[in-house]
Amino acid sequence: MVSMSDGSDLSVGQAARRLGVTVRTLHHWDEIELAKPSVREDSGYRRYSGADMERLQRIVVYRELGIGLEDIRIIVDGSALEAADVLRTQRARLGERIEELRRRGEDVERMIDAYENGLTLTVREQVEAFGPEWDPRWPLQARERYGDTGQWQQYAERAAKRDAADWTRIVQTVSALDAELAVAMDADAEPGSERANALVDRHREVFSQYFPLTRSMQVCLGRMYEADPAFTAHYDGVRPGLAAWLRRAIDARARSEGLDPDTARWE
Amino acid sequence: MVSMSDGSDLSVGQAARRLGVTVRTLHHWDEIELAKPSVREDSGYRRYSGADMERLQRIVVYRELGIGLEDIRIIVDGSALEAADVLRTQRARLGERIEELRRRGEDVERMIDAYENGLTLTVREQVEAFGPEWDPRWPLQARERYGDTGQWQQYAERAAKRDAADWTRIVQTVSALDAELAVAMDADAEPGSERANALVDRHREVFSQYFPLTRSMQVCLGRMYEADPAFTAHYDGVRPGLAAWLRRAIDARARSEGLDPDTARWE
DNA sequence: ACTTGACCCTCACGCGGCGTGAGGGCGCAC
DNA sequence: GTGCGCCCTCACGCCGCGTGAGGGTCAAGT
Repeated sequence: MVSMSDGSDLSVGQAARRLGVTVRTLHHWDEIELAKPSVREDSGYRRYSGADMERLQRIVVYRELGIGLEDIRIIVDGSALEAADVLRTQRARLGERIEELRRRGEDVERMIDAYENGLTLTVREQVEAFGPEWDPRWPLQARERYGDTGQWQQYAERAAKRDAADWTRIVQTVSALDAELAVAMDADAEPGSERANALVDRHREVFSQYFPLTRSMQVCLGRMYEADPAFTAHYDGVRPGLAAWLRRAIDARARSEGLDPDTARWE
Repeated sequence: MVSMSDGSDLSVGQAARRLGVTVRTLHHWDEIELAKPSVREDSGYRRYSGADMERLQRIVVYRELGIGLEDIRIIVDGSALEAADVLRTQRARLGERIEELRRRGEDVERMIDAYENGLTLTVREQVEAFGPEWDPRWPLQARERYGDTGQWQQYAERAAKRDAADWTRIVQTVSALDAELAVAMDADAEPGSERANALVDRHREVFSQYFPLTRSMQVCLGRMYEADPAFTAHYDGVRPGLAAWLRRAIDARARSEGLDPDTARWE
């Protein structure tokens, strides 16, 4: 026998189990008049008839398609043509939603990449942006050292949005600054002089492309330029003695702003 | 200049415009202590500083990744490691969600197919299931005639879930019934006899695989078998005179249930 | 007749992330 | 002073129920 008239109506619990929904759900559908039991006993108990169950089953099917209850009401109460309309609308909505989530997923992926690898570029793109002496292991080493700091995080957030062209532009500003620093040192500009101070400020601006750099953080960075062989090598590669000169210039600028460079902290 | 210290703090409206969010959103983030303005004027007006704007900008970025506000709080207040964890979780969630929507989209597509074409099978599958004399235009003709009825809708809802194997099984039950009907008529079973009545009941069950068929609807169907050349051809193809015999059998069964077949309506 | 335990009932708040008023103050220009 | 555009604080609404609280009902067992 199919499911014609089994004679016995069902309680909410039984109906819910058969439909694979919760009792609360049936209560809700009753409340909003989407599907009421055809009988209420004197005790107030709901009794769902075979016809009720058919309606409920249809509702369950459409709900599984992700259709809202008001639209389901249109489908089960309205004409087949209205129903088809709702379905087509739902198809369109799903398509858009999927596309949106897909794009969002790519963005998340890029962000994770930035967190984990420091860059979202392929090695080929990196070499193109940073020049032939670029070592692709560099960003990973940076992450090992600083990966758990807030600055790395802010760096990653920005890196996630940058493509090869953006990086090329940044590299240009950085090397332009390096060159200007070298020229100033060559011209015996004194740390603390107007020219040196202006360059220190530009250094802070340029570096802030990576992450927000306060003055006291800049002072610490100056120390590192002198203390860390990798940094020293970079600046002294531009011009011997530049790392030390820049450190002194940064210290002088800090003092001119009322900051004691000897007590500066990374924050 | 970058965005260091522009001197002037912003009002909610200005901040909202720069961030591309609504004022209400900033109010909300203030309420839940996700991002409070660092200054409140005596008038109660909010003033967002440069540092506030940086925090807000970060929040906006993560919000665009679809991350919940509580998780964003973890990201912007917690360590980079916690942030990376949240991002990976979000990546996983997005993947699942996309997969879910994709499957749901396929189901909607199948349902639309069923509404519009009556079947979700390829023509090849249709011929395999329904036999070589099957005409693929048949379901479309059916939709033209009945496509705006509730029965077509219920038929479509069921058809959407059926694959080739399901249809093969249904065809078997239908032709098995046809054969039994023919045998009964051959044996001169009288309409109204126990044997004929049982077969009429089976006919209703078998037919209910398409859509719920009440007794009065069955009576109307019996009329059509006799009146519609296509139906007549089918049953008389099984055995000449079978269409008429079946109609009489259905009428007799209806009378035995207290139904007047002459006033039966399609409902 | 009473108890037990599984079921059933009706409120009513909570969730997430704001949208959308209502009702009223602030600030600047005419 | 008055008009206009900004700002403020409530507070309800959305969507589809989940999750209690507090209490009745029913069939079986003692």
